[in-house]
Amino acid sequence: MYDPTLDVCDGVIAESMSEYDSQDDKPLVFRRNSATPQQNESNPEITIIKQNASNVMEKTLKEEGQSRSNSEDSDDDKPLSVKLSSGALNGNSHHIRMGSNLSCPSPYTSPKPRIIKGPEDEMLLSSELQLNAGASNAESSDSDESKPLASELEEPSSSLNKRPLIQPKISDPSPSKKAKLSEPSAPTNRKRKQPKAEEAAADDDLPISNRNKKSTTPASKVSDKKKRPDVSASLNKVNKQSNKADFSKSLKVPPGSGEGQKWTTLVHNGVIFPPLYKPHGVKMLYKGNPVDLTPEQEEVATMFAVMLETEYMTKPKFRENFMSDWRKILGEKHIIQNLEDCDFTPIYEWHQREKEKKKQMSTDEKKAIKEEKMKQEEKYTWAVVDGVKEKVGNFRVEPPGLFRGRGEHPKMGKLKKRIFPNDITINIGKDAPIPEPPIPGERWKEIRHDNTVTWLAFWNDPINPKEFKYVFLAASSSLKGQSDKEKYEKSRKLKDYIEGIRAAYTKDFASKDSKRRQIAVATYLIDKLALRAGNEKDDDEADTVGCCTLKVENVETKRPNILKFDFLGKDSIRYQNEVEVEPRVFSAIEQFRSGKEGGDDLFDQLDTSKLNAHLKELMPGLTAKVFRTYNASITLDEMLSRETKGGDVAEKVVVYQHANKEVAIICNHQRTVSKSHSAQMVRLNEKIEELKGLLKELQEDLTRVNKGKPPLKNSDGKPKRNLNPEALQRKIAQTNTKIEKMERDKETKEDLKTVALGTSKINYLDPRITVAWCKRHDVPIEKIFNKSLLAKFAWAMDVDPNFRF
DNA sequence: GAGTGCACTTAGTATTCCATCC
DNA sequence: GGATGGAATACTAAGTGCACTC
Repeated sequence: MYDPTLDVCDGVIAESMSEYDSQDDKPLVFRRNSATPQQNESNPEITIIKQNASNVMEKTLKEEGQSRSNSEDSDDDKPLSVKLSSGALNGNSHHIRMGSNLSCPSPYTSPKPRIIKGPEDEMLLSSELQLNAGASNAESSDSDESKPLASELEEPSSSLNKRPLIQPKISDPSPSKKAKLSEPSAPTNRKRKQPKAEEAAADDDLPISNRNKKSTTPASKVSDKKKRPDVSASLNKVNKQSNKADFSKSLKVPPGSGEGQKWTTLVHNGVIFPPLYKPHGVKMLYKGNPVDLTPEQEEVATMFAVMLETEYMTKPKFRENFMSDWRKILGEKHIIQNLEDCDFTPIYEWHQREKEKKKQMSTDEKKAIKEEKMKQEEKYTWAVVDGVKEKVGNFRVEPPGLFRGRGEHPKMGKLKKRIFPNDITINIGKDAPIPEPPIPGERWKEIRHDNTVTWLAFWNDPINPKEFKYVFLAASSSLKGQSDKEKYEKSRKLKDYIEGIRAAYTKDFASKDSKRRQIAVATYLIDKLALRAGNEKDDDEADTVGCCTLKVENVETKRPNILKFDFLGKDSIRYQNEVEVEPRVFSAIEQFRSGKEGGDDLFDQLDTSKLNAHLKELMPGLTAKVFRTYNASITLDEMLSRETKGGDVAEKVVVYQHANKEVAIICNHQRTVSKSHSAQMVRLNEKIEELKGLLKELQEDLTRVNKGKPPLKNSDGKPKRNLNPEALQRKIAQTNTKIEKMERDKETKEDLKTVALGTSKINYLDPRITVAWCKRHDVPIEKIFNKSLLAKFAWAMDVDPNFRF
């Protein structure tokens, strides 16, 4: 396993220290806010060009449910009367008034549920493409190497599945006009992973993890018995024909030709591995004496040593888990028996010196290293999907290290072992050359040719072997773009159902069926507070909750109708919020709490499956998470529309940032306050004071000059240049502008110190809202989206300027 | 209906890049 | 050309939800 002589793994220059850079955990500051406005949409006709290795096909799809005209918008413009408290941005908990203004004719007015016979309740089932089980092993793919890249597979068929649904508010276009591809609900009901089941059947019906030996054999045999053609060379054929424009950002293609099928041809070079460990030989101390460690023992000790300055060191669980795993490597009889007697400082100091050396390298040296690294990695950075070159997202296998779970994770500190090729399953086109494992003598665990999934490779998470780590295409790929677009289309569709849904759950607040009452209240909270669904969690995960898993102790009731939330959500981020709710919601919560202990489930008859099953009866494909996207996007749309008054580009950008911030607050997207925040504020204040001093001086000079006197001397006692009154006035104006800008910057900095704006921009805000707004208001899109977002949202760039969510 | 496997999205933090200032 | 700080990017943990089995 350890080869001290090797500091290059598949050409990557070993940077052993880079794997151990320290990370700090800092406490967070919390705040909440909420707003839930509504808006409507337009209906762009979408031109989709499908391109693969052999052809370019163009088809125009009328997007399902998109033929609604802007004139319909007005019907939806019914604000939910969500009152924000003034403490919103000061780290205070919030007091949000909800519901009381929502009586008729509000979104809570009684629904008129109807059975729909139109296409809304068509639940499309896709028949899965048959994968040739025989072809799924490497033998057959090997023999197929000479085949062209694009192989044709069977087209999927569809069938119907009907449910009673709440009628969407608008009348939908005729079923015949609907394109399956853009029907967001369709895939949700499809039969899943049939090819995989067949493949699994061919593979003994065993879980992947148990199929290791059996499945590894064929692939491994292949790489032994026959020398593969150079994958890179093969890809380069495509590459030569592809220039930058071939990257998917230029496409408007829905990838895959069927519901379950994601691609037809897939070619890639596999993954790149971190360099093998290079021992440094620096000895740590045990009871004050230097200790000899094997490279393997030293590697794990170094992982710990480089974290000495992090907060993990103060966590007993982290230390305990580390020691437990390290002891397995040290062996029972090793001199090191107790972590408290260990002194890792020599290794820590060595690491600091290495970091410093790296920092001190000249720009040219750094550049040369970077270029070399890029050269070595280049072939792993892209894949060819249906003849189109696409960026790969995470082509680097995760290096070994100590697990840095968030919050009070019971597994923090455990050793994340090194991943080797025989841990990795590769997914690749049947006719594509299988990449050679980059570590000599190693074989891939398994080769698959599953075109119903988008991953290129996966391995079992060493911390939780039941789970997987996947290698996917980058966010800019067509596959990701299509899926993103479908997500926003689905949440946009919720707008047509939301009134009925709100009316339905409002009615159920008083239902005699307690399960129904719990579903109603949970849906209300998810809708109004953008709470996450809250799946059940195992004991070996951090103790966090979402809506369905809220505990009694997480929601306090304050009469007459205030709910006080306090819990740890995803990533152990604290959610604190005080909300005024509908009296019936308040009563229901009081009832759910009664007779229970603090640690008991608030919604004891509910879980996410039951909740989502219920939501699907109201709208095809509706799940709890759709509400978050819907509320985020509609808030942005509404705020941009309401608050853009004109002014220059900078002022409009401020309007956008303000709306973005509101969404981030609604979604509780937080970040830690940067270490240098207070120092930066001090500096800003100093600069402002300095400018104010200058301003005062200039004003005095102006008064003197107006009286025909010379200006005051400067701080050195030397005479200043005698400026004319106009020049002085100009300087005064400039200084004033500078001060104003700095004051604004200071305010914004303070305001946003704990709010993460990026998360909502990347995941929740329909980019078409942004693009259309930019077009309507002559704001260059680059002012809002950086390079990555422009690539990720390439599919949204052609949106009609009149688009509304 | 509970439990689980699997595939994917969402999330915060660390690191790197790059512009600006001195 | 070094320091600084904000933006961009990389990394990987932690969620959601569907399909399937029992």
